Amino acid sequence: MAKIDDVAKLAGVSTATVSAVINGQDIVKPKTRVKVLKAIQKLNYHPNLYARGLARGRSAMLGVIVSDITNPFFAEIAQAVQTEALVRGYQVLISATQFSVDRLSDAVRHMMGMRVDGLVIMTSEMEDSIAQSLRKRKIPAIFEDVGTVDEITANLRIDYEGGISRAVNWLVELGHERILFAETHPEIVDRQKFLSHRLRANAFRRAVHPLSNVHASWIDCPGAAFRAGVEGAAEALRKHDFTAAIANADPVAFGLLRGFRNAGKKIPQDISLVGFDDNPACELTDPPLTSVSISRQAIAVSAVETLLKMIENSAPGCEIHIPTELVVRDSAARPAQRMKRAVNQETRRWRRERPAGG
Amino acid sequence: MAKIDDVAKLAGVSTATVSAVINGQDIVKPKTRVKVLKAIQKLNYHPNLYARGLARGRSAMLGVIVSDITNPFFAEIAQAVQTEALVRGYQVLISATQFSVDRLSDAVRHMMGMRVDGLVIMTSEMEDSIAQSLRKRKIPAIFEDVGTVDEITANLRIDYEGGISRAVNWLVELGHERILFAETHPEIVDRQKFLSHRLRANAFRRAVHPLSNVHASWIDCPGAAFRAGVEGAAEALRKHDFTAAIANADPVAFGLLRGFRNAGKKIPQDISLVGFDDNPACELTDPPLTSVSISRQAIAVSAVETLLKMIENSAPGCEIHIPTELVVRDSAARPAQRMKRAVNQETRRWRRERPAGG
DNA sequence: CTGAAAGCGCTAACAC
DNA sequence: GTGTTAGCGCTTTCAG
Repeated sequence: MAKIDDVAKLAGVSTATVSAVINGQDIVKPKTRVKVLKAIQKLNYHPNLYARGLARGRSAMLGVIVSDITNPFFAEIAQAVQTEALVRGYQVLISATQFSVDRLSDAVRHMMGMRVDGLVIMTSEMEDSIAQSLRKRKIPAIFEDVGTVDEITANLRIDYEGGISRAVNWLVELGHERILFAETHPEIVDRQKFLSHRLRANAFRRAVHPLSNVHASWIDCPGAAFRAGVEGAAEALRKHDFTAAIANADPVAFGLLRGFRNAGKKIPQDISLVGFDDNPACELTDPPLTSVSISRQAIAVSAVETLLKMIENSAPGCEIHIPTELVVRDSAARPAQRMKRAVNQETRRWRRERPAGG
Repeated sequence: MAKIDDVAKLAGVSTATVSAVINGQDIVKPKTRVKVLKAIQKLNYHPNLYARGLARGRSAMLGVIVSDITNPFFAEIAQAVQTEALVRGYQVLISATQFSVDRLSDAVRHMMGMRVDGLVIMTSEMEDSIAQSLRKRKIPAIFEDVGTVDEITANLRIDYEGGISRAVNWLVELGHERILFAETHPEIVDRQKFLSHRLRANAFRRAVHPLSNVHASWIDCPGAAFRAGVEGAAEALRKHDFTAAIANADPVAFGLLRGFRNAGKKIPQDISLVGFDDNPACELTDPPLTSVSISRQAIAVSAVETLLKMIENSAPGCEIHIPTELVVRDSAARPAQRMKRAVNQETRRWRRERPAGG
């Protein structure tokens, strides 16, 4: 495997010159440069980044750790972070933990070993020892909804409040007065509900509280979100009285949609539905799902910007405010006037049209 | 930043001993081991992987490059490869190119610089110079549907043939005699249609050919798949006569579903629909989409297995056969008896129910 | 502008 | 079992 010495020899120069050429330092005579470049080409030389990293003492690498890269929300963020970092001259290490604390810890260890300059960690699982390790090493890090912010850790603060309140207001404006909030949380993490989910629930509570004319109800849909949603729908219909529902995550909303429909409800005629996260699949359901969107682009861009400020200017960590917006599609509409009656009619008609096993 | 010398000093041993402990070599007295471990802990020591890589002369790393990690198909593969590789003691570098040849080339360069032991490349874009570079460096690589197989390159051969033929047979068994095949291909890659898409199209041709009683038709839906699908639906309805459609990728099928419905067709009563790839969103459409599934798990597992055989036993490359299967959901059914008539009735009824702007 | 040489932190012989 | 030491391939002063 060709090394820098070989290139230097072939080009008839010293390794320092080759190094200068490789690193684009503008201190090499054009003619020499060309010679070097040719030699590099000829030998198919690729600098050994281990040697470089060792010599330079830094990596120009950022790390991104997510629980599940299969989730489009995180995939989009990871991809955008990579793109953004590349532009700014950093490579990025991406790791998926699959909700395992051990894998999180391995990933962090690996990244510390790779001397990443900064880390963005968006996982549901977490452990104190890990955060402490980072802190000791003074590695700038960005978390999502963690709450603590200090010299070396920043926090993405997603505007759940605003998003949920916009969703609630939208429904209220449409004329809804009985609104259901459906919560899910992965079973894997039993230590506590996700902070982000708790924040969404609180946001709903707060949005609904001052509205004396709206009645709020809650259901809890633990476990795999889609399944939980379809089961939750039945439960909700049995226990609560509502004309609109907000889910704390799109997959639950997808499940509710299916569940309501299984029960003979029409969406949005009988029940309006709003999701959260603006999953790409929102476009694909029937009707397309109105959902609160969190800009992945904003997250990625501010994450790397902030990280780089912390790395390069040793700026302290801060709260990064991420806006949300309501993406209106077709799953919410004015509530039916005399609901009970209408529903029954619909149900009957639906039964006739689709005799069995829908 | 603590280094191995510091640990050695603190533990009162030599660096060689520390190294042995770190690398789990069973040649250290338990008592010394403990001392070393304590020192490591105390100093929050993490071995510098650049130094290690340099000294060892290898990385124990695999690289995965995909065009778009936002696509669940690739995300699942990347994640599964990472999981599988981790188990076998390899780290993995994941990179998304976003369909840019430059980014592909950068990613490969970076990975060669990191001295990855092997590479799995599943991108639509490709360039000869890149493959050549790999070949010169004798880096084992696995591609998808590239066709060439040699000492250092293996090829994932996905059984499109079988998948498509199962889809066709399924439709034929249901009683369909006029089947549409809808193709999409990203516009970004204008050099040639994706090989994988060409293979799917060929598979359809071959599956349909021997069936004298079935009439096949084709449409081309270039560009963003979903949009292309909804537009393609209108075109297809205008130009062709069919009771069932197979799409070469799920997003097109999603688009067709929407497009057919916009035109007043009911799925599956009026038109049966089958997709390809078994995108997670297939569950979410109404009706859920029947689709040909390619096992991501199979891809990931065989990819790393094969790669490791090539790396560790310098086995030659080979064709890796990846099975497909038809996942039957609700988007395909027996065709209506007198289609034209039935359709018109449906259309009218639909119009009455949904007066405007569905 | 170019060359010589001293590390960067770790591993792996090889001695003890 | 443990210590000594020569590299691994690159960067980067510092002379020239």
